[in-house]
Amino acid sequence: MHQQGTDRRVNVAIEPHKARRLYLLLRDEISSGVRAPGVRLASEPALAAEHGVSRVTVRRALDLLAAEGLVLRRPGSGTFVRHGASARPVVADLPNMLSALIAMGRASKVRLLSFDYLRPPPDIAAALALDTDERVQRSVRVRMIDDAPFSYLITHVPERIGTTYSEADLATTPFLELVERSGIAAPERAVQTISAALAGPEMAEALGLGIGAALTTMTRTVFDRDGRGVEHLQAFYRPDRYAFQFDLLRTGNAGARKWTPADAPRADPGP
Amino acid sequence: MHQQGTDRRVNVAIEPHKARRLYLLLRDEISSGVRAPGVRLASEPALAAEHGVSRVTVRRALDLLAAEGLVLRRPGSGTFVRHGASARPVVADLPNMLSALIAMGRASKVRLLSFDYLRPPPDIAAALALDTDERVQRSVRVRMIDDAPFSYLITHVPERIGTTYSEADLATTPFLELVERSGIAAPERAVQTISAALAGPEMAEALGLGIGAALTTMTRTVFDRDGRGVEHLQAFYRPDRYAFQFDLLRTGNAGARKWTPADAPRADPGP
DNA sequence: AATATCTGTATGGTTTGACAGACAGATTTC
DNA sequence: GAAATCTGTCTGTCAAACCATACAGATATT
Repeated sequence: MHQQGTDRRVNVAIEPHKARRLYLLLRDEISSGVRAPGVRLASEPALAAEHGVSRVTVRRALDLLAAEGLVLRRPGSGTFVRHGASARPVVADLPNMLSALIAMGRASKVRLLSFDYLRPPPDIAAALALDTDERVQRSVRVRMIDDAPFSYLITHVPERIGTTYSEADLATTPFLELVERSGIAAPERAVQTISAALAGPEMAEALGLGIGAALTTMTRTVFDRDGRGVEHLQAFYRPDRYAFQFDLLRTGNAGARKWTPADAPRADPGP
Repeated sequence: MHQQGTDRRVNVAIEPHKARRLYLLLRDEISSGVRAPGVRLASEPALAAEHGVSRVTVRRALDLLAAEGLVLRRPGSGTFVRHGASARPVVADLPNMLSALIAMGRASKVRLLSFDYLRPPPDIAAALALDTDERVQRSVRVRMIDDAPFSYLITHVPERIGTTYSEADLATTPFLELVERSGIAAPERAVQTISAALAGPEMAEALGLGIGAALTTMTRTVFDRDGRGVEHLQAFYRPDRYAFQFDLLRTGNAGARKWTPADAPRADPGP
């Protein structure tokens, strides 16, 4: 075995739960539209051979899909992708988050899971550029549309700002509006990062997913005019219900071609 | 049991592999910076009690972390987060993808995994607005930086466009440049969607991850002046090595406040 | 030096997941 | 109607994961 100075062996071979893996794979294919609605899946023995597992395992995966209503099984005939199984997620643009939702006239509700003051973990403290021992207000919320949860939000706000509004205010008024209205800080700059993470127990519970599901994450830090942190937001989205979309236009002539974001985001009409 | 018309029971209780779950949880905490480098983790018995598992299970999780070099175990003393364990990912802005990388002067290589012509899956055909039975060129590539893979790219291009360049061209010249140079199509509009997905077997292998890891996904469809599809790209990124970042500025006066994207994205200096 | 705490290691028993194989019933095809 | 194919259901076997428990060696604290 070759042993290097820094032997970072990353690819640890763990392959648990073949049935679950197959389930997740098929589910992604269905909800992403690779398998069109109405189409018949390969037969159980065929899937078993294709993925190198037993038929029992294939059945377990299909059981899960059927339990979710993504798939319809007809004895003697086959397993079919249900119509309406590949629902495209709601789409949002970056600057005006959630504006599309409101325009659609859909019911968007918020549930507050926790609300307290504490000393922040090191990464939050660093991002907000807090003084040592400065406390923060931490709130955890779940956002729903049509009674279906789609985002899990963790917000950290410096105590001096958090105390200028109440818990009830937060439920009715957007955070930035509260801050600007209070006059204690003037949000000027924000940094947003989009990435991905796995669902932990709490998020899985709150979002109606299984543990280990893939989530889209967005981290936003809002800064003051003086460069002080105003808000740190960690958002976790169900990818099947929410996605970020950007329209780009090719502008400039040859030699100086460039992609520039279009102002008006289009909602995906979907199939 | 309440039974509604559409009984979509999503939350299927599956909780396999507790050791792996704990491993993923701790790994996220470490690489995201919640657990700062040098800090001691809770002891094995403490972790076991906290997460409701046996100490053996905790050890398995820590073994995986130690094997990756994220953590350092000292008998009799404790388990410590290694310095340099929380590496922030390379960052990219939307319009000028990868420009930050090039500016950094880092070595970016591409490996071609497959290249062939076939009939597209329904979702690709729909996205590109292809005629029935029109074939596409499909290529799968892996992009590396400093010999570390960070993105897995699946590209679908209509056959009529794909045949205007060779496999070798693709390795040296950006795709859009090839198309514009050939004059067969004039890319004008593009739609990008960012979401998340789980790593399947091939991606896990190519990106050096375990199956079921979280990936950031980006789907881009480029359109012609006539609204015909030119390119369909599915990109899968390792979240610990690559992330999307946007800088926003608060513009406009009171009454018409708005967030607008800043032109120059800043690279995260990191620790 | 004594004590408490922590990692390292080993044992045995229980539970769960995956497997091959077989058969019944439904459906489609010939 | 016969044959082939598919889902539904049931065995018994085997390996892996998880658990409780115990003890040795290293380290830090008192």
